[in-house]
Amino acid sequence: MYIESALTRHDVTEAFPPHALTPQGPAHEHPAHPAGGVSLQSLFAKQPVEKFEAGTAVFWEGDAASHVFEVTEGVLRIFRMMNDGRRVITGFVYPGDLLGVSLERHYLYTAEAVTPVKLRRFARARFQHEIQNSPELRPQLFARLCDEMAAAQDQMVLLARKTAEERVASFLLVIARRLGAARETMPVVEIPMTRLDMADYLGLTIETVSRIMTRLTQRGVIEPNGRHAIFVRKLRLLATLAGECEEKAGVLHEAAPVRRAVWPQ
Amino acid sequence: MYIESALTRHDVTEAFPPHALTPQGPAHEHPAHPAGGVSLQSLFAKQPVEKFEAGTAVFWEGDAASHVFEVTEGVLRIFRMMNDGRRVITGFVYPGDLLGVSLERHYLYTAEAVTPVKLRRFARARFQHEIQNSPELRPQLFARLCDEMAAAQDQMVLLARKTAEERVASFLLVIARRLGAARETMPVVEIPMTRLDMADYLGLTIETVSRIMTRLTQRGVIEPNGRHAIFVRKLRLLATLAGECEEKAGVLHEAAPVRRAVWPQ
DNA sequence: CGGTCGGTTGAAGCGCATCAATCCAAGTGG
DNA sequence: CCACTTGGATTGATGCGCTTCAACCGACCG
Repeated sequence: MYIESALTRHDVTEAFPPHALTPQGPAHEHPAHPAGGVSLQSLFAKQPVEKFEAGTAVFWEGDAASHVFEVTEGVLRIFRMMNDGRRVITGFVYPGDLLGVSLERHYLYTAEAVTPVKLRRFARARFQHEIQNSPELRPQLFARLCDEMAAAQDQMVLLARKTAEERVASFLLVIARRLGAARETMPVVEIPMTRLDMADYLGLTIETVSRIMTRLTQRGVIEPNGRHAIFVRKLRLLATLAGECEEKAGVLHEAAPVRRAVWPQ
Repeated sequence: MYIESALTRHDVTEAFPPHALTPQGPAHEHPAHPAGGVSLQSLFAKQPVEKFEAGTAVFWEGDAASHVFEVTEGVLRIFRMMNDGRRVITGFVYPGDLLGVSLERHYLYTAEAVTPVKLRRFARARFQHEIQNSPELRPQLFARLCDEMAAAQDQMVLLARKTAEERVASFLLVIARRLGAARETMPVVEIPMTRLDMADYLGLTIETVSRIMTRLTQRGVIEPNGRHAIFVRKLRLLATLAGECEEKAGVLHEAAPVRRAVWPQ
């Protein structure tokens, strides 16, 4: 159990045409730096693009942490394993996100392509150099770290105290918001990862995830559209089921905060 | 339920004489900056010290995030609440730690004194200013954030996949290491927080925490020394019970990594 | 066609939560 | 000094939510 096998390339490319997982529009957008200056994106722009097939690892937990990556297309899972094979996915990485930023000598987690992935890399030393010499890039990197920290705290709340239904609802809500489906009244939410991925991310089993998904379907909250996409039919109800705090429990677009890299410059 | 009442001052001060919760020796030491330069500690050193009694809040989730703090004495709990009162403690803050560093306008969590606490504060704008003008301080702050991120991931693993016993064992192990009890063959581990705090940190109930503690006692792994301290009798076994990965499963002093603020400078 | 893989569904079991009683240490007031 | 209170912690009995085990389905593939 807990053996994750690769999706076949065919399977994935069919389910996720390139446009779905490429940064575009206001969805999951990292702040373009004001005043047309340098951005983290533009820093990586000159590096050659590398491709990874679905199911392959970009690096492994314990590898020497030699590079920093920027994802330009596709989705990855970040996970750690316990001795006996228990797996915990600590996050998913989307286009525009950075990967491998840390102080340790070795990567603390494995990064594996969920879908076909395209990314660019920097040698760590060079990335350091670029960052430390750019008063424009530093606050951007800092902002990314803070966002990641906030997400980690949300996840801790989810794992520590939420029920299975609340966990699944929270997850669906987050990816609905991330994919920027806000503009549509009946948002289609792409779910690139497998049920096992969801389970290992939510601290549940595949069976429980599956049961909750069918229950949400039966209640008309969501409507499946193939294995890897759903329509969200009752967004407000979904938010309620997610057990969110009031201030967050608005509709989709309210949840996309205006993230500004205000400091330290 | 989940109502946290304050410890009386007497209760706490008796259980935790000042020396126990003040930074000293190699325990839980943040890196003094090399070459005798400026450190985050020294930055705060000129600020006046403020005292908070056990059980009082330094700030609340949702407050305008106006200040950044450095703890000089005592322990705090950092937590978030769900609508219905479920509480999740996302971390404990020890002397030498920073508090309230984030990009949001409002604090994302409440910070409450577990024991009597002494701390210094900076207005956020001024802290920003100091950081952005100091190529010595920036990497130190960055290092703190990375450490915090790593700790958050450990916690996610704990909450997502560990059993109750593994959670409690992990917790005891971490605070044993933090308090730097390595030098003693029979380390005394101070546990300033209540069982409820432990439960809300570990995603369990007080009853379960209590049961596990007595079970560990019966097996001779630990030996209680009052309510807020234990002797660790079988450290290796405790590490095994914690379900750690091999590379971490050494003795105490192996677990205190040499943290160097290597980048970005 | 059988084989594989991801997913769904059902039945049974278990680990932790819940509910409740009791204990203990310390504080309080007569 | 002693009854009484209070809050944290422990311990036991019971219940439930999720896991575990197992069967089965449908899509895809060699």
